[in-house]
Amino acid sequence: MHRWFELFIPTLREAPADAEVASHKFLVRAGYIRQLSAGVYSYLFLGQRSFNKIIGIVRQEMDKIGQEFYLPALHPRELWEESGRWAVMGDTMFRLKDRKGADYCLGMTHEEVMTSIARKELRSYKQLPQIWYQIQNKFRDEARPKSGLLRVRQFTMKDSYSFDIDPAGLDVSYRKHYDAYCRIFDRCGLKYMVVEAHSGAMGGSQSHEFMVRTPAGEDQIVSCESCSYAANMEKAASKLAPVEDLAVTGDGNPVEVHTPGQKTIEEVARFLGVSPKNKIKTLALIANETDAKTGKPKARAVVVLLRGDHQLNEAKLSTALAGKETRAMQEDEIRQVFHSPAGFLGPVGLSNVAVATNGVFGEGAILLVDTALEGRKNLISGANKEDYHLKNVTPGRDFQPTAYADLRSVTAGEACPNCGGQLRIDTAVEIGHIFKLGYKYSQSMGARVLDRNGKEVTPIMGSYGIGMERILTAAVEQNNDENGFWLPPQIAPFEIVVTPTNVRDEMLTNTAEDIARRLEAAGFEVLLDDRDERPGVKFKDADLVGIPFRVTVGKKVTEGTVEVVRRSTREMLDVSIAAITEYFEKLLRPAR
RNA sequence: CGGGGCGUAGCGCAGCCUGGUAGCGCACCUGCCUUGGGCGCAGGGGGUCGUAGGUUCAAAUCCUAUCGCCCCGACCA
Repeated sequence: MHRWFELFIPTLREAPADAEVASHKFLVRAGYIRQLSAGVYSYLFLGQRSFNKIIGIVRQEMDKIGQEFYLPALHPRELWEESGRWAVMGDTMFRLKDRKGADYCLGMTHEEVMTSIARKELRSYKQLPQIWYQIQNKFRDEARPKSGLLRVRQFTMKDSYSFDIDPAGLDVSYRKHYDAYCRIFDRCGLKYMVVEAHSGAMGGSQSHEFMVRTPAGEDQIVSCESCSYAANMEKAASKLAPVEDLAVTGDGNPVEVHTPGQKTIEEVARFLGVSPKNKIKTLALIANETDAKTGKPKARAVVVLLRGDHQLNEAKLSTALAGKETRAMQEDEIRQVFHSPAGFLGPVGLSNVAVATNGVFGEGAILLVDTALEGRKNLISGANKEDYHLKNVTPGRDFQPTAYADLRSVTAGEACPNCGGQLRIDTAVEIGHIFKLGYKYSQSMGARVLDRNGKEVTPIMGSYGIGMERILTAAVEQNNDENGFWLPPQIAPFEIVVTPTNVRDEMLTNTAEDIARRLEAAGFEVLLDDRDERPGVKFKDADLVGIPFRVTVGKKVTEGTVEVVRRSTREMLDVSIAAITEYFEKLLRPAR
């Protein structure tokens, strides 16, 4: 039996000063975790117990669809050079040398190791599909660890990888993961949502993120109030209300208007008495790309046009640019490249605009135009001339975009692309991510199998992750009040804490012992608070440490009853001592 | 990586400006007392003041460097 008196459960009355978010404060105060270094934590008794239960659930569900491996955390440099990621990962990768001076890194993820196994061992389509998973530490030297266990440098991830003979097979593996993840998070008692995620530059791949709404999160998710549509900001779309175009001025061709000193969208719109919706927002950027012939890095001008009241979404821009990174141009660069003063830049008359052929951009400046401007007329843009703007600007007629693309961020209140309902935006934490990888690793690392026809083909892969700590953290974020938190019984370190109000009273002690023993015999996880403390201390601790039910053994034992308190609601109920086991059977068994 | 803040006892903090050899609350130990919401009384233990250098008769305090941690931003398969 677990007796509090003998255990190490170092609860704190006060949270460490540097804890900001609820889960961080409470997990430290409740004695679950202690910090060792920035973004590196030790899990103490209660934390580890809860963690083990989470791992148990994940393992059970993953075993239904895949096979558990355990891969090294220490990887040789060569492996990561094969996939090209030794260079890409930069400072986020922990790197070290062995005694001979050879380079190693600590694994941030395990695509490379898994693929290295697959390519050695998988020979035939008959061996596919495979789903391999592991529960392992990951190391990422985050630029800024924060929020307790939410963003750390060493953490535990369940990561799995699927190998299929073709995209249809990948669809099946992907679906299996989707369903397994739902079962896992349901069993962990989390309120979560599944959102479409932006799938990067590889094209055609699919990705979903499993998110838990909480202000402590660092992602923004968009969801519909009326239907099931949900996506992260990098992917979310919306239907825009139609905008009335301005009436033609003069002969309908672009015409200059004098706008002395009016540089911002708001200034110009107010000055001309029009809505920012009828204005074109022109952004000048520099993209870094690699010269196709020489392989050397080179800069490329990118001009982005948005509706005046819209905001650029950098993830979408990156997708539109096939993953290239961009930065804003400096004023002198704008002058130099476009011969225009900053603040009066516009698309009409821009020289050397790239043309796209089959989605490939030719030479010159890339002119990307947000789809919200497609089909619009008589807009107002900069005239590329100090103190002048243009009226009557019509895309497609007065300038030719290199491409139209979805480039703007959705805002709350816009219409759902599926049903037209209202969209809302919430901050959330990502607890799981499933991703159709495609051929990236199997291709670059040379995994090949023979298909039915004896032809060599590259298996298609998927990769799927769950942040194990984040399940615990999200649960705490979702279930707390000023006194502490409560976990769903399935992931709580104990399901029931039995609290005799006075251990010097033999009747109370004996009754509490008896109840604890019977509950344990019935298969419940019970913590007996046998400390010689005042009741107040024990109640405060019980409220703090995340155990969902408390049995208070006090005065009422003379009447043959004890109190059962549900931590989440503070609901209190007198239950007969004789029937206590049955009471919890009814309460907790269905959840198992 | 840019901006800001903080390092003094296990936790939370004061002292620093104006240098004089370290203090408060909680926690901890002993005894008494108390037992339905962090109880009371008495006694007690515990600190290289992040580290290194400098200024000074004297440095937690002033100067320089450095390390660590936190926050905002950038970044985030």
